[in-house]
Order: sequence, then C-alpha cells, then structure tokens
Amino acid sequence: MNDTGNQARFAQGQDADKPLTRIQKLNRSKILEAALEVFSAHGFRGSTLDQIASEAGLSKPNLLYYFPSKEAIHAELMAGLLDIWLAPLRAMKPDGEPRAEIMSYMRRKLEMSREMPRESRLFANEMLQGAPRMEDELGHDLKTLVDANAQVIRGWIDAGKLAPVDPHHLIFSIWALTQHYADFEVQVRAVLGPDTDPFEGAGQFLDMLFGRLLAP
Amino acid sequence: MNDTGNQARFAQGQDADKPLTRIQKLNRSKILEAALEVFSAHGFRGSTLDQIASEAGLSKPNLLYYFPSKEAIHAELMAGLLDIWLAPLRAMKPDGEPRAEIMSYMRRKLEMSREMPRESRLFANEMLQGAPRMEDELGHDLKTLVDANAQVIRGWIDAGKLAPVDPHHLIFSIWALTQHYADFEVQVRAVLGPDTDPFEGAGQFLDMLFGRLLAP
DNA sequence: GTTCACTCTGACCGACTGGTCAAATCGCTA
DNA sequence: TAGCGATTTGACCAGTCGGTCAGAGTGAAC
Repeated sequence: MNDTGNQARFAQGQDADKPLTRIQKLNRSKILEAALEVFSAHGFRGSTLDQIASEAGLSKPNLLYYFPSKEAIHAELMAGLLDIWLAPLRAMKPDGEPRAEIMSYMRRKLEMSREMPRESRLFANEMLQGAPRMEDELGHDLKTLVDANAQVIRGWIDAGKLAPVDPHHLIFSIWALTQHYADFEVQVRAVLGPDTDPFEGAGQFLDMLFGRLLAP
Repeated sequence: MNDTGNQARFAQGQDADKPLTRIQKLNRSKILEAALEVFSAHGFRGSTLDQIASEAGLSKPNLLYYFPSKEAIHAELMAGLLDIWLAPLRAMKPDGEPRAEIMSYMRRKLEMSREMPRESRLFANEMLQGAPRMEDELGHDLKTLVDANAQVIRGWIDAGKLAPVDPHHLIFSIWALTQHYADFEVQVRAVLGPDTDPFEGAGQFLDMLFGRLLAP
C-alpha cells in the first residue's frame, strides 16, 4: 500500500523486474523446499519461520530478506501447486481411447501421490481448513477445468464407449483413491505393516477397480 | 509426576473417582463440542484456547478448570474418535451376505461423512500430521480390527462369493471414497456448484462403483 | 441463613512468534 | 584491490499463547 515509508525495503534484487542472481535463485529454492517440508507436515499455523529457516539452513532474518512474510512463502508455494496438481487432468485427450485415457489419468495421479506426497499433503491441509488461501482458484480455474473434462467424459458415455457414470464423481473418485495413499500414509502403513509397499498393491487394486467400473 | 507440589489442584470434582456434577457434565460437553468445532477447522496448533473458550461461551481460565491443558482437551476428543470412526467396521457380520455387508458398510461410512464432517476432518488432520497423538491406537487397535475384517473378506472371496480383490485395499477404498466428501468438501462444492448436494450423487455413484467391483 | 465445596474470573507470567533494523560481511566488477 | 551493492546476522520488539493464581461469586445441604 504505502512505499514512501519506513520498512518498504525488503530488497530481493528484483525491485525493478527479473534478473535473479545466482545466490537469490539458490536461496529462494532452498527456502521453498524447506517450506514445503514444514508446511506440509504441520499446516500453515502449525509451522514457524524458525523451523523453515533451520530446515533451509538459513537464519530467520535471512528468510525475510528473500520473502516479505510467512504468508508470502506459503502463497508462492500454493501458486504453483494447483497447476502441478491439475496437470495430469489437462493432459487428458478428448480424442484418445476413453478407457485408456481415464486409466492413465488415474495412474499418473497415483504416481504423483507416490512421488510428491508432501505436495499432496500441503494441498490436503489447505482443503481441510476450508481453502482460505485459494478460494478464487478453486471456484474458477478448478471448476472450469473439471467441467470441461466432465463434458468430454459425458461425450464418451453418450457414444457408448464408457459405462454411464457421473463424470464429476468419477473424477472425485480418482482424486480420493489416489491422494488417500499420500495423505493417510501413516494409517495405510500402520495397517499394512512396515514391509509392504502400499503403492504396489494400490496400483493393482485401482487398475481392477476402474477397469470394472468403466467397462461399457 | 509430583503431586505434593504447587499446582496439582486442577480439581474436576472427580479427584477421587466418578461423580460428575450437573454443571460439570454440562460444561465439559460444551467444551468438547467447541473444541471439535475449532480443532477440526484449524488443526491442533492452529487452534487457541481463546477460540475454544469463546466458542464454548466460557472464559479461558474456566476451560482450564475442567481440563488441565489444551493437549488434554484434544486427547479426550481423540480418545473417543477412533472408536466412533471404526464402529461401522465392527458392525460387519462375518455370516452375513458378503456383498450386502460390504455395501452397507460403505453406506454407513458415507452417512458418517455426511453427519459428522467435523469428526472426519479432525481425524484427517491428525493423519496428515503423521498421527503423533495416536500412534499406539493406530498400530494396534486399528491394525487388529482391519486385519480381522480382511480375513473375513478373504474367506468370502475364497468361497467364490466375491470378486477377488485385495481386502486391505478394498477397505482403504471405502475410507478414501467416503471421507473425501467430508474432508475435501470445499473442493467438491466448488466443482459441483452451491446448489448440488454432493452426497446425493456420491451415494448413487458409490453404489454403482462397488456393485461392479464386487460382482463375483 | 450459614457453611463449605464447587465454580468462575481478572490480572498476570514466561515462552514463543512474526517481523524489524542497524551494522557487519561478502563477492563481483571496474 | 577498491568500491559498492548484495547478503547475512545479532539484538530487539510488540503481540499472542498456554497456563497460573488469589480471590470473588454461587448453590445446595443442613
């Protein structure tokens, strides 16, 4: 709001525009990596700048040299997250083979739960709290994208290439089933025991589940 | 540890044993209700005693007259939660009709997501953080109960009354699909729009999904 | 209506948290 | 290698948080 004032000087080198220095790139990415680790494990309010700073190997004032506030770090993390998260959905091709498209969407999503459990939990944390920091993107970007894909799926069903299932709930079911293995990992591991790889069994089970569900 | 000392006097009337007074019963339940509301929405660290006190219509010191600490309130809430949460699983009858038993377990679980979304989110919050406050119950009570039911399901499959699916992942899928509608309610509503009841469509969709999955 | 345990509260405390700042240090370039 | 902006830090601050405490208020049994 004001910048005539006193503290408006959290320089990031990018006062004017873009040219990030080597050190800036390095430290910003260190901070975001550390923030992902901490935020995903403890939620926004449950995380402290000291934790993030320590995880990143920097001092707290140094964090605040690169980001103006705790909120800003979290926001930057969130900004990219929804895109990453929805990328597999964007990759679904309307002119592909319907069952294959949906199956491979599901598999990509499961793979993301395996490879990026922290991102999954960060996202889940935000949803659980009612998504106070991404309402806009949710109501617009997300809905638009999902509706578009739901239309495509509906087309497939009308053409008789897919069992008649509600497209929205089909998409929800893919989200729920794949993200569960990242978000509730402790629970899954507690049940399966420490020597079982949850994702192995999950892959086979979900193949069978969606195979049977989608048969026309 | 010590009780000779100074502060060992957070009387609750139940110093000796049981007899809770009328006021105690009332206020303890007010506090637990308020704590459920607040903890489920903001997580443990994200919630403050002031929020809970205000929600309960009591003063903060008065909260601490009934419970020795914030932790204790949360613990009391958690204590009952796992039992409530697993009750439907306990209700599954080994000598019932296999598909009907599983379908009605699923429906009961979905009903719980509809009727007790706060409990669901409280549970989800705890899982996301790695369940630091209920590791014991998870590793023992939960595993035992789930394994028992998995055995029953395996028996049904061996008897040819059920499609051959991994029992553990079948149970996980029921958890994931039903709890998703409570835990990610904002997301679901953002996609479906404000005028649609998510649980209506969910009920139909899940009936079809598990119907197709379990056909022998 | 006195009594005594139960209930409640305002004032307070030490620890922690997000954030600031002046000054020190670093590292690139001319 | 001198200079100057980029980077880093110790000390500090105001607000919040969980929790304590001495004492005031309350209600039911006698």
